[in-house]
Amino acid sequence: MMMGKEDLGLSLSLSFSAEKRTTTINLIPSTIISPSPPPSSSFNNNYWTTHPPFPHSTSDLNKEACRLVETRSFLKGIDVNRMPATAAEEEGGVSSPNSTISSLSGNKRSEREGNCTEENEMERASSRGISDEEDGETCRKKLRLTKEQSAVLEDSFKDHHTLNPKQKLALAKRLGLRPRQVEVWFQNRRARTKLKQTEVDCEFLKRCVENLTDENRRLQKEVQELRSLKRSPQFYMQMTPPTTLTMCPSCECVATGPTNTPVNIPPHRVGPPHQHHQPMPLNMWGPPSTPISQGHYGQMDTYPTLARQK
DNA sequence: TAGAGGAGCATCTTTACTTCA
DNA sequence: AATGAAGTAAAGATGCTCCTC
Repeated sequence: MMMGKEDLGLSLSLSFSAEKRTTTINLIPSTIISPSPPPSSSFNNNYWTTHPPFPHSTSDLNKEACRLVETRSFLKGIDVNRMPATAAEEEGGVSSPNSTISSLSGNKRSEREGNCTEENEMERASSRGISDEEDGETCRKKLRLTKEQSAVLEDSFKDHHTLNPKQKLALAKRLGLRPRQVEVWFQNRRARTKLKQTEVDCEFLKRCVENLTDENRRLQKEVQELRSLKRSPQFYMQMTPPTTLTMCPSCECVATGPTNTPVNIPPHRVGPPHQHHQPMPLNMWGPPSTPISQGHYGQMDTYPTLARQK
């Protein structure tokens, strides 16, 4: 299943305002990049519907899988996402029915997770999974979330990238999952988002490098031309001024032509003429022919594009 | 005020599962 | 139909920071 960058709709900034701490991984200056979702003018409540953070391709990919899982579960008479009451009761004190041995013994965090809290109660109440027979020490069954569960989690993720304990509990209860599963899902989801962001950032920086390389090449060429013209004074007189706008890095006056005559000199700069430095191009990020802002960044919020190339 | 411990998160890794050639 | 490679996602392990006591 092909999934190009154009299909992506990844959110660029991760601002977890609901948390005590704020995590921002937006590496791009806000003046260049407009984070997704777009500004209010184009953003409405349906934005995520029309620009799903994770295009349905992944869901489609898993559609058949979900169907198969559900079919198998039905055939087995057991929903893989539901733990029989007895099994759930037996699970108390164990962090996860799927845990490996190492996670069960002597682990401080496991102890922490095992604390008798409201959450733990919820875990016991909503735990699902497998029978003791299946839940052997050598077998860590991985239970795929159903399409519906994933959709709800995605919806929730659109609202907030982190969950407070209450939200986690509510979501777990609603989905019939353990709070730990919800927590893990959000962790993984954040990781995927960040990975996607990194990919896009990388792409963006590559473009910058390309633009700067081109610009450098162009300027070198211009310098060469100017040097050769300088060597032939007759030519020099007939020379048409270069089209490049230049700016004195010292006083930031815009200059045109080979004489670096400043134009648009601000009033406060009127005074004795000063020596202008080497001019520099105004556009450091290359020509506008390479749109990298909204068009590029506003469309990525999906799983990594590691999908198999068909 | 220093330090221990808990909580939450990021990150990396492992592993079960799926798809496809 | 069987199989192995590759991809995906759930879950485990670990380290870090912040906060509270």
